[in-house]
Amino acid sequence: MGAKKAEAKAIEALLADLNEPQREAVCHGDGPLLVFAGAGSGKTRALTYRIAYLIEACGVAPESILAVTFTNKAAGEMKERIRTLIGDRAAALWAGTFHSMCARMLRRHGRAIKVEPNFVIFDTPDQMALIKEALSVVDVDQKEFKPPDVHQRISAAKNELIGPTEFRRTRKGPFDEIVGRAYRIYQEKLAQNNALDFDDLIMRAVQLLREAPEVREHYQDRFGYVLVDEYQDINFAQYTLVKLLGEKHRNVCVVGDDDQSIYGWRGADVGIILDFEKDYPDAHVVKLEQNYRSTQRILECANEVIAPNRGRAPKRLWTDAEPGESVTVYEAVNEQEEAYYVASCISRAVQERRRPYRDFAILYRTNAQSRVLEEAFLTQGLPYRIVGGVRFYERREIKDLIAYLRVLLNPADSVSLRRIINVPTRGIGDKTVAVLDRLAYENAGSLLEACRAAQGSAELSARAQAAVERFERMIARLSEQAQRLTVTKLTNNVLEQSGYLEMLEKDGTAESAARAENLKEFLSLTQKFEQSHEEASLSAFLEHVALLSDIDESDDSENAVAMMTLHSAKGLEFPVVFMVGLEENIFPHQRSMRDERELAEERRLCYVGLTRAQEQVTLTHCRRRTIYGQTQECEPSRFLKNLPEEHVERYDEVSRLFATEPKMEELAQAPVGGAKLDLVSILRRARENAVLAREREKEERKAASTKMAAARPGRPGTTMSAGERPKRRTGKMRAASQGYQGFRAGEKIIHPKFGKGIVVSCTEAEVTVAFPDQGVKKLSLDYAKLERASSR
DNA sequence: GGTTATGGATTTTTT
DNA sequence: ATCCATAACC
Repeated sequence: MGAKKAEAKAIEALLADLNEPQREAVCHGDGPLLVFAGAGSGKTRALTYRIAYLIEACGVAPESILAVTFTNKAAGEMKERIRTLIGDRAAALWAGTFHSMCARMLRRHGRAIKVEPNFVIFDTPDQMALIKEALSVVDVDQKEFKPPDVHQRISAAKNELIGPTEFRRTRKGPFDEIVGRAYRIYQEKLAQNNALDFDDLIMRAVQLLREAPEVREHYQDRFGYVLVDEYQDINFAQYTLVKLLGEKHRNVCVVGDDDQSIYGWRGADVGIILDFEKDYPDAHVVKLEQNYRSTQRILECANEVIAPNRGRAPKRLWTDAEPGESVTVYEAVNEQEEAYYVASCISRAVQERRRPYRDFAILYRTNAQSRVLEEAFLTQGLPYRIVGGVRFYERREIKDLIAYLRVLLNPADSVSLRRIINVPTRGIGDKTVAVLDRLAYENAGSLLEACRAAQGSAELSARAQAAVERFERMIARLSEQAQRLTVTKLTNNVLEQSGYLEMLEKDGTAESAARAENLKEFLSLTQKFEQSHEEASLSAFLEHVALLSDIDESDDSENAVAMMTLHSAKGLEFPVVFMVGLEENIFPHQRSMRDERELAEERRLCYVGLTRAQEQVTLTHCRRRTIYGQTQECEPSRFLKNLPEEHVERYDEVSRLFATEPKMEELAQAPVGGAKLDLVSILRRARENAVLAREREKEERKAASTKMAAARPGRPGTTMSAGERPKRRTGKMRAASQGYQGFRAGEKIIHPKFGKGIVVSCTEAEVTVAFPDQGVKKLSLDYAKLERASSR
């Protein structure tokens, strides 16, 4: 009786959360649907609510819905949000990345196109190793034909579904001639290793659907509804895949924003989203233009920055929120001073406005720019975290360990075998490996088989033979264990029996200790995996690892300022955003200067950066900057010229001071008592006065303008509207102060091995410490025996 | 077989 | 300036 009523009520409640265009997208029934979702317009909300609506209101079975994203993070978030909407029924829908979906299809049905179900997935370094091998077969100079360049060409070809044969037929020119030959050999080598690279996953999945009619039918029938997120990032191969899957029911819903297309350089084609209506003339088009994230002024700036681009789908972000503060443009003397300025602004805001550090993000165009910022933060003792950068699974020790595990699962994986055959060193040098390689080639077998064949053969010295035999026996022993032990136990045994841990321990350097720590971390990962997965087999684990990018996904509950590239910032939001290095040749980047299309992409990148901010934006640029050891005069970025003056406040007093008083700079750089006197310390007083004056001015103005407004709860500058809520408030609540188990940012400590260091940040479980000689390390509070250095 | 010197390049990143 | 790869060394 009440069940129907309750359900109707639930649906009503669902729709009440939405604005008009969102509701239009969510309630659209059958047929193709294109949703242009501007930045901060509640895109994920529309997508997840639509899925919930299809299931709840339209009675669509969850298992007939396919939702595809590009990253694991996005897929995870989507699943989680749908689960909160409809509960455990969400588990039945297919929600995943393009790559995981393809891997799944290929494992199940790949046999039809001669893909073994137990294939391994080669990541970038594996791929590079194979490319190098292929190039040495082609016998060309690898300085002229650089592996990354060749790989890039092959990858681009795969993204366009062009195989080696077609490549050689259609691509002419001296470079592509070589690439074509390398491509063929590269594919052969992948097959020998029973491996697919990332691009193969998509390309072969398309091939599977094209060439195996019964498989195509199966999936076309199954997926009554196909939804794709971030459609502006799609490449031709992925597009073809989506088209094939959706061909039967034509219930294809794509969501994206052409203005946020920033991955053209890796094959994404904005044209695809813009041409959606060409493929589906009957497509319903919805535009989400109301923004729930930023203040009016920030949106005005973003709108003006993106406006000059041609060929956009017309749209303009708007908001109900208040105008908010002006966008600040600050001219710094050089990059050190720029960093110092940003650090001081944040430090001041934390103290005076009681904002936590985690409210701030600093965005830059290139990774190299982070260093100066880090130095400024370290000297000022401010906590920060770098988002992106070196990934956990790319660290050498982790790759080594994974290589061991891969060999145990897939004895044909010669790339992994070569990686570990002499790690730790066990007397199997390049010469021995070369002989083994030849044996493998002659017998058309794997490298591991060659290790067996080498026994008793006259090809190797007795010593080499003994070493190879010992190695082969160890692998055989571990392989046997792999059959019956859990992944964690097996991993433990690998570390012990291979001598890997022993090698690190013997080394005794701080770096080795850090590596050992990382391996421990890996063990906690295998445990977590076993707890959370039904089928915790070695192969399931390795697939999990291969398709997962950031195992140690930076913990955004950590109270620290986030630093990252503009690319990494996509999809995130922060109350306060600093974008640094807004100079010609930096942003837009020098390499994009020649090409109109690339310049348009840089502009979109700037738009993405601006639209990350909820309340405040500061853009900085330098008068001078040292690049590659060369100091240059820098021109402000063209993007700064597009900002509407009425929403901008420009500050360049400090740098003007230096322009008018050149002696001051000379003085600043003159050596004093053998050491260079810090420019920054000279500047400090001048700028602090300027900043103080400015803050005072701002406060006064705000006091005047808000006098009549009624006191309202919540932070100034944002409006919480029903549609969208800031994501980051929901995380674990932590004490607002930074000191957890005693350590706070800036504190000086002593580590038994690494010596003196400065605490960068500290959470409940671990503390990040910068050591002058060893770099920045994360230490577990349980293990690390840290002592306070008596500072005075 | 492991370690140090030289040369060359040096956007962005996911899977 | 600095990082990485390869090449010449011990």
